[in-house]
Amino acid sequence: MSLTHDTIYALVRRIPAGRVATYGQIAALAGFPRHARQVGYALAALHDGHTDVPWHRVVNAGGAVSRRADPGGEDYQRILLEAEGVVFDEHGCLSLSRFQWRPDQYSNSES
DNA sequence: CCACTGACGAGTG
DNA sequence: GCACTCGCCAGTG
Repeated sequence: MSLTHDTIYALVRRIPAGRVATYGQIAALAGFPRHARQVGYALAALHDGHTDVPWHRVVNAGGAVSRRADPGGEDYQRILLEAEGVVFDEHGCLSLSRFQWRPDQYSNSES
């Protein structure tokens, strides 16, 4: 079993709009808690516009948007998230405590 | 098949 | 709060 791009994309697609997940979280959900990098590399290979993967819902552990290969992509990601209701603070980060996706949150109505 | 290439995370000083 | 180290592995040419 390996942490393939396909596995990563499948998990990213499960992130609901208005919620975000961290690279490490995706890796952990896939069963590879220390493979955060693989997640980033997988998303880097996406090339937005050619996939149905909501890559913009994936942020780093600090709740900030990571650098992309394409300059300006960071702003693009932020715009997409804000359009989904995610709010960024003055540091350019978002509140993971409020916007981080939690799979368990779905089985239990909790706000 | 080998070498190079990357959207990270947590810890230490 | 910043600079650095180590751990991690699938694509692509």
